Amino acid sequence: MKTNKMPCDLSSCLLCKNSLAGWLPLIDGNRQMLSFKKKEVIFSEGSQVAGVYFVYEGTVKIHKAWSQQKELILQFARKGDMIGYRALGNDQILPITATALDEVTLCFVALPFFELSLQSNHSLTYALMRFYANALQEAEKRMRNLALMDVKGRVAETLLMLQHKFGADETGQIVMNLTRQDMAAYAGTTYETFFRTLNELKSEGLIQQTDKSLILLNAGKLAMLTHTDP
Amino acid sequence: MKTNKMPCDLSSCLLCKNSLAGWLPLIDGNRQMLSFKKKEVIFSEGSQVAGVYFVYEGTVKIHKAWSQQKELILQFARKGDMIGYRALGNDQILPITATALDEVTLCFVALPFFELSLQSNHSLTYALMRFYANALQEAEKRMRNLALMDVKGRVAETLLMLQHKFGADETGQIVMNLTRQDMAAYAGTTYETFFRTLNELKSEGLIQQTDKSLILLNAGKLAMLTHTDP
DNA sequence: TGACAAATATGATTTATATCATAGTCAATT
DNA sequence: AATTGACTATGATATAAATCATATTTGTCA
Repeated sequence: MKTNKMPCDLSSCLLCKNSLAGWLPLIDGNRQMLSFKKKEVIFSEGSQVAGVYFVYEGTVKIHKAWSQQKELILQFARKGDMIGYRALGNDQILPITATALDEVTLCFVALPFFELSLQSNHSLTYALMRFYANALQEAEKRMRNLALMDVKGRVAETLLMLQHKFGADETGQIVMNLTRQDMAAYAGTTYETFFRTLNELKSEGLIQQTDKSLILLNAGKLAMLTHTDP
Repeated sequence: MKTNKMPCDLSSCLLCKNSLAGWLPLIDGNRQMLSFKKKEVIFSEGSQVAGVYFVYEGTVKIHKAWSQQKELILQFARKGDMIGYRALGNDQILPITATALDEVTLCFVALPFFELSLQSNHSLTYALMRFYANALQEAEKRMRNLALMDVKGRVAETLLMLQHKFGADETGQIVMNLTRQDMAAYAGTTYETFFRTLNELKSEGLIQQTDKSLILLNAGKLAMLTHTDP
């Protein structure tokens, strides 16, 4: 981890967007830019909460471990996304780990100042409340998927999420640099099964993969797989 | 569904506890007591949000369906619990169904008044934000459990949750009237597997069941099952 | 009080998915 | 240029858990 100066324009994160204009200079004085190298752990499950972070550059995975070597990835965070917010519950212990997937730059805001911001900006508290409400909906949808949907549906859901999150270039390739292992850990399955399912989808003409690239040829049919099992 | 008058004392729910004293008369004027019979649906997935509800009496299950006949139960709600809050996200469509498991009495607050309450009571918004943060932590923990923990661990987790939620009487019996089917749907498994796992736990001396009753003989060992798989 | 539906109980069978094993490929580092 | 380690690829095998099948018991209401 390295501290550096390269401030953002105070306009893209949840904190800045929902604070009063007069509050921005205070934010500016209370933030800190941090850099992390690929594979570096930003914070880890079980440790004390220090504050919240906003991703300025790079990709971060938010994950939860289980009995050595097994993990479920909850979220891939990118520019503009907030992380560390999961710890603002009753106990101040982080329930998740955040790991940099490439070179990552974060804007860090310590908890005391963040709490002060909540007290001083009602609309920030309201926005955060709505933010959590959406996150909860999403989490519970995924809960149901993990419990009841088959792997193929979860893989399809994962691919659609990736395309939505990372976007596609002119040729249709999803612009990302994740390993199959990480995609599998998001879908809640093993690398091998994820791999086989990709092959299956390829043979059905729903996706295309040459080398590292991944192209969704038929997002509609993929979406259908996420609705009801056949 | 039936409307009736039997007001609570305006003190036990999240809304009342976190609103200014002067706001309580307004709450009183904007609430409505509703009764539901066993198995009656209170609100269902896909419909428009009407407002939030506070359970005054009885037990409600909050569940999400999947391809006919399959469901995951997200929560059992009891006296004092709020339900319907999951819909306060960006789209105003309910992502879950709520069904009465016995005779249920609810206090209903329509959305416009609830939003007004949030605007008028900063501490209510803050409390709701924290409430969501906790719910999200819990949901993501269960996500990981559903994805990576084996059935035995999830059954143990379910039993501990039930004891915590419903309490036990002098003889140690958990005071509830749920079907095995509903417990299984909370654990994210089928009735048969849930039943077999109960037998297994019984033969290991961790629980005891005579007829309908369920007694946890060794909560410590049950909790160990929820930590790491053996 | 009897009848019918719902819930419980259990064995047998199937299946989806994880695990194991092994090899090939690529990218980084010495 | 060579070596290492991470990632990808794929077949073979094992297994946890779902599904199917069928009694039995219990509760409900007509």
